[in-house]
Parts: sequence; structure tokens; C-alpha cells
Amino acid sequence: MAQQRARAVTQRGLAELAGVSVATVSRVLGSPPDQRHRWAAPETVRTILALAEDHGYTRNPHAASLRTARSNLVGVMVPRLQDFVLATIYEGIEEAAMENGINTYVMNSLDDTALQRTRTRAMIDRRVDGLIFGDAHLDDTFLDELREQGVPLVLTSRRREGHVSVTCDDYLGGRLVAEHLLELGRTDVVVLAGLEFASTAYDRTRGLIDRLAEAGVEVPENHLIYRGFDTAAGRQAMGEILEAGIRPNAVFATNDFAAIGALGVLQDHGFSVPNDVALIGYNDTPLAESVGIPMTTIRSKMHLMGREALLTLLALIAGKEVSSQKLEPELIVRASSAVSVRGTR
Amino acid sequence: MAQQRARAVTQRGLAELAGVSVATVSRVLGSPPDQRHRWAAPETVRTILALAEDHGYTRNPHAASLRTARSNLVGVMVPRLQDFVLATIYEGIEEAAMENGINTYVMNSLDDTALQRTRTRAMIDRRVDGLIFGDAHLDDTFLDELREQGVPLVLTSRRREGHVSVTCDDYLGGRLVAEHLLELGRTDVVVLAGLEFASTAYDRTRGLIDRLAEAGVEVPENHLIYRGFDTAAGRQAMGEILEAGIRPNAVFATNDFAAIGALGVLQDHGFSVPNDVALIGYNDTPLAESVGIPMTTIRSKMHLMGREALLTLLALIAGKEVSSQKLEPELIVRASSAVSVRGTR
DNA sequence: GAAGTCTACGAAATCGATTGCCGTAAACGA
DNA sequence: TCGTTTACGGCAATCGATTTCGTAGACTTC
Repeated sequence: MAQQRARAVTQRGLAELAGVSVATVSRVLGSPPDQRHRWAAPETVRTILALAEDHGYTRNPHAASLRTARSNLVGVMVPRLQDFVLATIYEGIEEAAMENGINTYVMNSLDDTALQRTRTRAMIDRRVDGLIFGDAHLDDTFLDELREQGVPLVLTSRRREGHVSVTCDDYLGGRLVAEHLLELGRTDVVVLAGLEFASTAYDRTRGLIDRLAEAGVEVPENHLIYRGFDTAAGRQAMGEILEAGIRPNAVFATNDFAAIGALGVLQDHGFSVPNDVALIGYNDTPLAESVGIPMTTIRSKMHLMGREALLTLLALIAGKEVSSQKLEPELIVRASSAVSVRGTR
Repeated sequence: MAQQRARAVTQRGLAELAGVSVATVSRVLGSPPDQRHRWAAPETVRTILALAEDHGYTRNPHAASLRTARSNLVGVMVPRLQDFVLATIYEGIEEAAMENGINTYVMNSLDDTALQRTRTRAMIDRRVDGLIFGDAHLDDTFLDELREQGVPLVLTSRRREGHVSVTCDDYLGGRLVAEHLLELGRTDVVVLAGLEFASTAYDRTRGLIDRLAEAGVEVPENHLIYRGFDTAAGRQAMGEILEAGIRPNAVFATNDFAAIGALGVLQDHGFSVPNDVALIGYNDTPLAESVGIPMTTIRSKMHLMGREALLTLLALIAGKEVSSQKLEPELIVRASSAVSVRGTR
């Protein structure tokens, strides 16, 4: 039989050993180092700290949460962790959470509104202090209802009118792509836009369209196709476009993975990238650089986004005034659009 | 000011409303439906259930955990959720957990032994009932120490001698690749093996080598290179191999992403895949099929692996006898190795 | 030197749920 | 008829930490 896990010491145990009351132990152990002396004599503080150390004391979070009605837990809902982008944002969240003594639950909603609801409920039932959503839908009021109920929440990756969010300035990202295309003179563009209910898809597309319009270029309705953000969706969308007889000289995918899927299809059909078709992705995931033809893309600060989202949520929980934040995107030009009359940089 | 979140009802509240004691409420609400009548009259049961429903009662898990010393929480440690494989395994874990009323914490250890320790500690401090590790190292005794302390734990993805694990039969996977190469007559193989301390890398490589040895083929020491599992590592490894003047007619990467990285490098150097070099990956991630040249790979049951890992952990926590499990791998032949004298597959 | 002001703690009430131990009745067995 | 189950459910102790009152003594202050 394996050695039984030693019964953990509690504050009561430490109190008895130190000859003080649990109240004192609680106060000493619960205060930040520079505040401890406010509660006990230096000698007492030292004794308690030493005992805690020796006996490997760790606070029982359930007991603490029961008393304080504060769990130091936040829930994170993402469409899918398989998505590199969300996994990276989550890393940022996790990092900032650890730094602040917070733990996180993550769940995949698969962008399914039913799952979104049941899993959010599961988190609330677990008494999280607040929630971060990476799967906001433009066309669903679930989040509004939640806020009505007074649940502290912050959005990230995708925004939604009326909610605090930390996102990439996707509209600007779209504009950057448009400007790049204008410079290249490749304005007969097809947009593999992602999912219609995601603000990322919407804003990136809108930014592109608006900027092109300012230059007098119209993007026809049938050049926009919404199929999803992953590789399979990119293949699908690109395939449909070609099948419809559309022959663009540029393709903008609102996600690198979709772009990679599109790349495969384009090559299968004998199109050269970038000579026949310039290809641009979004997010600057590692694959963008490593795939056969290094891909032009928009770099977004995913990790930072996660960090800021968590920090914002913490501020919100603390009752502070918080506001939305848009992180700046950056255009990264690579071979997949290296067709400019200027050098290939 | 947003509407204040209504103070949640507690069992005490329900008890008062129903005119019974909290003990009865607790028993009725805590028993499985078919056991409820053992504790209260049908009428009472109905009243309590109705009141709970009406007032949206949800059990306070902190209070319950405090009392029972059981949290219904399990911790999951993965090297990195950015890795599609681990993200998928986690989805399986999450799914099975939800079905069993269990919640999960996930954390990234980044395969850093220090992070591994501190984050595991953070989970234990949170009083998880058990842990699943997806980042076991062959050369580190951390997990052994943990088990000594009586912490219930199960490994997945990677195994480690002396621990219960749910993995893919990686050794067999390696053998399958070897057999495929023997059939193709492409036995001058380079192995981009991944990380040396990971059993996945070790077993897949060993399986390949052993099977080739049985056929009288030796894999020279310098044809094995350990650089990591991701795309960047694949690029790096492949680059070094070529720089060393090695010119294999087949490359086996123990991970699809590394394979994709290698593919890029091979093409950059003017090698044709599969004509000059056959390329084989591992895991059958969606990208394997979608990337320029559809890739031969080994399919592993990642989602199922996660499910089984969780179920195994639950059994372990329940005090049952559990044993390791190896899921069967399957060879998926695609264009990247379609060079057989037989038809293309 | 009387009245504040600190300092350093302690007592005890909570937080919400679980559970072992009992008590009371009605039903049952022989 | 009387002892024994069985059904139904209350009492009260706990789990471990936090926090509101207090209090006793030391120190100031005018």
C-alpha cells in the first residue's frame, strides 16, 4: 500500500503549535508580507511562518471561498483550444492568472450556442468570480443575458457591442491588407472570411472592403465566402470559389489556417502563388512562416491579448472602471504576396 | 448600476420553505433519483425538488468539498495546448469529465521541469482529486515523487515506467512506418524524432529501428535527430540533416507538424516529395491531409485517449484496480509516400 | 493623571453542505 | 399481543478559514 498522504495541517493545527488563536494565524498568513506586522508581534509572525513552512501548510481554498464568497477562479470559454490562436490567447490568460494567484477553468464551446450555455452554467455553478469569453457571437444574446445577471465578464479575441473586450484591431488589420493589395495592384480579391457571427471575421472583412472602397475598388458580394477558420474550411471555401468560376488575383483569408487550406487548393488547380494569386492570412502563426511558401499575414498580439483580458477581468471584479482595448495589428509581408514592382524586400 | 445578482438560495433556505430540516434537503438533493425515496416521503421529495427548481438552487461546491474532502476536480498538465495533439486529447478529457460531473483545470508546463513542479503544486493546493499528465519525462523523477505522496495520477500521450498510462501504441506505430518503408524499398531513412525525454519520440523511433533491424536494415546514429515536435523544430532538424550532407530517401517525423516543417525545407532545397524523399508524419492531424502534398501518417486516437485517461483516473480515485492501456495506431497512406512500384496506394 | 490611542491578540459566529446518530410511528411477523 | 423492522427525518457536529467585536495592557498627550 502506498504511503498514506499525510493529513494536511490546518490553521488550527498551527495555532495550537504556536500557542496562539486561529484568528492570529489567519491574519498573519493572509496578509501580504509587508502588512503582517500589523497583526502580530514580530516574534509571533516568525513562529507562525516557520511552523507553516515546516509542516507544509497550504490554505484550503474551499474553506476560504466558502467564507469569503470569493473563489479566485475565473472561467474561460473558447470556441476550441485546437485552434492555435485561442490556445495562445489562453496561454496569456494562464500566465497572468498565475501571477495573480488566480486559477482558471477553460472549456471549449465549439461555437455551439447550446454547449456555450451549459458549460457556462457549469462554470458559474463552480462559483467562478468572473468569465472570459473568446467565443462571442454577434447574433446571439446569451452574453447580454449573462451580464444582466450581474456576472462579471470580459470578451477577448472577438468583441460584441456593449461588452468590455480586449481584441486585436481587426478592422485596422483588414485595412492594412487592403493597402498592401492596393500597393501590389492586386485588387481583384476573394475573401475567405471565416464565420459570419464572429466579429473577427466581420471586422477584418469590413476593414478590407472599406479601404478598397476608398480607393474606388468594389468587392463583389460573391467574392466573400464564410466557411470557417480552420484548414478544412479554407479548402472548402477556396474550392467553392474556383468551382464558381471566379479567378481572383488575390485571396485574403481571415485566418492563417484557412489560408493554408486555400493554398493547397490553389496549387492543386495549378495556380502559382504568388504569381497568379497573392495569398494573405491573419494572425502570423508559426505555420505561416514555415509552410511551403512563406505567407504574408497580419501579426496579432495573441499572448498579450490573453494577459490583458485577464487583467481587465480582475479590475472589473475589483469594481474598477474598465474599458475595451484594441491591440494594434501589424502587416508581415512574405513570399506569398511578393509580387510588387518594388524589390521583394 | 447593474441589477444585483440575486443572493443564491441555499439548502437552508429550501429547508425553511419546505418546512423540513436541511439534512433532509441535503439527502434528497444529494441522492441519485432512484434513491431519493429512501430519505423522504414522495410528497416531501416532490416539494423539495420543485422548490430547488423554482429558486434555481445550485449546490455550493466549496461547502460540499470542505465537508467531504472531495472536490470533483481533476488537474490536467500538458506540455502545451498550442500543440494540436494535446488540445485534442484535452477535448476528450473535458468531454468525459463533463459527463461525470467533474471539472478540470488545465495548465501548460512547456515541458519545463520547474514549471511542471510549481504548476502541479498549484493544482494540488487547489485540492484536485487527481491529476492527468500529458507531459511525462522519461528522465525526470518528479512523477515518482508525486506518487510516493499518494496523489492519484494517470499519464496520457506519454507513458513512464511504473505509472498507469493511456497512450497510443507508439512502438507499434513505429513498426508500421518501418513496414511501409520496407514495402516501398525506401529504407535510407532519417528520423526527426522529437524530444528525447518523451516516450512518444522514443517508442516511435525504437519501433521503426527494431522493425528495420529485423529486415536487416540498420539506421545509423546520425540519422536520428531530436529537436522537438513542432513545425519550427522540424525545419531546424531537417535543415541540420541536409547541412550535414545526409541525403535520405525517406524521412519519418514523429509528429505531423515537424513533418510539415521538414517538407518546407526539403522543397526549398529542391527535393521532390515523394519522388526523391518519402515523408511520413504521425498523428494524422487535419493539416496532414490539407497541406500541399497530402501526407502519409499514423492515425492515433487522440480524443479517445483523453476520454480513457479521465475514466481511468476516476476509477483510480474510486479505489479500483486500473491498468495501462495502449490504443492501436493505424497507417494512413497518402501522396507523400506514394512511390511504391505497386499502384499509388 | 485622566482620557485617548495603539498594539497584539482572542472568542466566537459564520459560510453551506454532509452525515452519524437518534427518535418516533406505523407496519409487520409470529 | 408484543417485539422488530422500516420509513421518515431531525440534531448537532464538522470541514477550515475569515472576520467582527472585544479586551487587556502599554504608551501618549495636554
